[in-house]
Amino acid sequence: MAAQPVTKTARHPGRRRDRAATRAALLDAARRRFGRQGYEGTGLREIAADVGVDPALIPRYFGSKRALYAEAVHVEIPSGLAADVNAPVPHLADALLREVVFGDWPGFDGEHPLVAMLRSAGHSDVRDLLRHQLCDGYLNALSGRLDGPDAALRAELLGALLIGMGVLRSVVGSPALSDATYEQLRPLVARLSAALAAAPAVKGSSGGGSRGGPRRGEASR
Amino acid sequence: MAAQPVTKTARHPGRRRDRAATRAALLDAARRRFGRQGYEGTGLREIAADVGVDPALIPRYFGSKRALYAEAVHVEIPSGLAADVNAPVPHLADALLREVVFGDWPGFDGEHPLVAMLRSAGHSDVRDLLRHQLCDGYLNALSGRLDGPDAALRAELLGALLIGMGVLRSVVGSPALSDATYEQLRPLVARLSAALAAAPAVKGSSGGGSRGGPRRGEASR
DNA sequence: CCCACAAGTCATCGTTCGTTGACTTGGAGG
DNA sequence: CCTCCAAGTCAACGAACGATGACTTGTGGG
Repeated sequence: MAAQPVTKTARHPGRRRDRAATRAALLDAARRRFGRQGYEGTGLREIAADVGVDPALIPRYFGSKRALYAEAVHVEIPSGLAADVNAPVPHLADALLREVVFGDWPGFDGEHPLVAMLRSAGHSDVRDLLRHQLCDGYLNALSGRLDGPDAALRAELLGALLIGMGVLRSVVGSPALSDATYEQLRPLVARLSAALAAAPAVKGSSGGGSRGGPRRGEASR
Repeated sequence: MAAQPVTKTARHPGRRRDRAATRAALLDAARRRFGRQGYEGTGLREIAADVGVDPALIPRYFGSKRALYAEAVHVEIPSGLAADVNAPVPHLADALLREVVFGDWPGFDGEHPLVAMLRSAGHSDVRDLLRHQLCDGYLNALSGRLDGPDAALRAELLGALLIGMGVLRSVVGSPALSDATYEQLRPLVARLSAALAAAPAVKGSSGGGSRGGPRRGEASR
């Protein structure tokens, strides 16, 4: 990032008169505000005040508040997931734990954008966006590595665990999970993902555990 | 039905001129609206229109919108939990699954009030209420039945799973979990809760005395 | 040096919000 | 039947909202 092509004099510290930089700063402030307060709870005047510009710039640069929100919450999931396609499920779960729960998302105050989006889940388009990003970004990649008739269901259960952990940590602030470190949580999540990776007990699924088999699960109920 | 002590003539179907009944109807409509749209996304005129009365009744009967919200989301957790104190953890997890995920909460459109409250989690007092109800109502009862140094953490992990399931089902609407039945989910949750109920495996990694260690996760930048 | 154009500001519009006070109406008691 | 009080309605308020158009100001190119 060759910082700025300063043409003449860089007198002002951050922003001189740069449309792109102002737009990016507005987008960043919008991410934070929308994530923390939800869509309806955030005013354009707040976002503009965070950046230090006039609120009228927002409808100008983004079209409308709703378009700003759509652009703010749209984040491509980096998905180190897609990289290691052949990784076993517990390794994937570990990667997801690191990324979804413990990854610091710079524009979102350290919480995962999907968790932040939950606060604005009153609108149906937010629901659609959430479902799309979650299912296509994470769950599909996960369920493809499971087998059995309810692979999708077990993948979503793992997703529910991770989403719930994010919610408890950054929304609710439950004591134990909020203070837990990654090293503390890793073996527990590994145990849970192993329990989910095992093929379903019933359903007449033949040949127990095609891939690696049940890892150390005492799956007996 | 027809349990109303009709004093003279029961001409109007539902409500004649009954302050208590109108108040209760407003509270119920408020629960539904706040749960579905969040606090900021709900207007008093909407709630009043659902009941069919004038919006001015709400500040009159409840004091303010905020007080109405506080009264609407305050629900005592029935907690068949506290009843069977000696039930083993998997049985408890099953009861929680039935109650939290599949219980139909009449005033909240079938989703758990804690999940509904997530949509208004922008305010710190909602966060406090959530944490209080969740921790004191569910997690404490759960962690008391686990042992080991991280009993609270494992209890919160189970809570995270259930909360995440509720979120995925009623907020996100992920396909597999939304269509799943209780009978489908029960064995899976049983497996997970069994994995959590087991005593923590002795992690030989941190042999040193300093608990936890100041290890900070590698902050990918 | 200066000037045109874009970046940013200002005043303001129409709407909707929560809330308030004055008014109207229904229904039970005398 | 009349009266009175509470339940409910109506109109309106000030504030905040998103959005718009006209204006001001800074800056790079000539």
